Amino acid sequence: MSEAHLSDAEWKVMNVVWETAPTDARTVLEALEDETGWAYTTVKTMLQRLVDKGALRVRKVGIKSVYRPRIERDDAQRGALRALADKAFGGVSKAMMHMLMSEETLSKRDRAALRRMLEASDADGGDA
Amino acid sequence: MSEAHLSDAEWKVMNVVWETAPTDARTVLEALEDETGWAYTTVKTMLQRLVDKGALRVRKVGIKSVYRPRIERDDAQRGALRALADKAFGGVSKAMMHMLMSEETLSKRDRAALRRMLEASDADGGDA
DNA sequence: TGACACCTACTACAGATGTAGTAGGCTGGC
DNA sequence: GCCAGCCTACTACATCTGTAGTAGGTGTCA
Repeated sequence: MSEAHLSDAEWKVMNVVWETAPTDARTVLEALEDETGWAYTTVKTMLQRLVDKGALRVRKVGIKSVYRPRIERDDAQRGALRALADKAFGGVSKAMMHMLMSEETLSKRDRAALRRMLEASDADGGDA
Repeated sequence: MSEAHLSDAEWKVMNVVWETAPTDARTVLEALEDETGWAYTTVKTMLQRLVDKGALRVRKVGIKSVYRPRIERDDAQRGALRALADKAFGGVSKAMMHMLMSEETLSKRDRAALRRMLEASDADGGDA
């Protein structure tokens, strides 16, 4: 429910939290320091904002704050994907998939796997 | 070409411009009025911002401003897709495709078409 | 028992975004 | 010749985002 809409910086933080939860600000900072150069307080601000928008929950353990996700990574990804599909492709479409498939970062092996997925989902009941 | 990064509202405007260019503010407004309820001046502001960020070009014809895209729809879509892939999926990946493919908005027919695309791109040279 | 080192809460501030309002100019009809 | 209606340029302002800074609490080691 309610699709948190994560900003770019928030995605970076969430990605770390999903991977290290239950986690804390220091851990998140260390994971992102090289990439972002953020200050510790920047991370704290992001974490707090994520708590405020319902994407994380926080609990005090002694003096420290321990964070964990409140939304599932899958759901966030799916939400973001749909949002992009809607605004840029008029909904999830062949065109969008095609563009994705043509990305050179997909290996031949990936393509084969995708074909199998398609075949499986075809066999498996499915839609009109 | 520097990836304009279109905001949600800007996507709405660009989508209309791509479809009606060369076009003008009144046309864009009419196309978006029902969906957004925007005021005419809101549309003008969006158009001007898009000109400023290099996504549109404008030309005066008599008193009126005529707008047309300066970036291709394909490029904008591809850029947005990559940006999302990077921030939410760690790059274009099978996982992302899989999630897309599982959307119920793709018909069986679409899936078949996708399979053909994959087969075609496989046969056709391709990568490692 | 005080200096470090680390943590938290709160505040700050500029730029991007969403959404207009205002003021002033041209034009077609009466 | 003037008003209604449309257009443009400019300004406004609340939020959201990115990115901290500051002040004050605490545990620890000399």
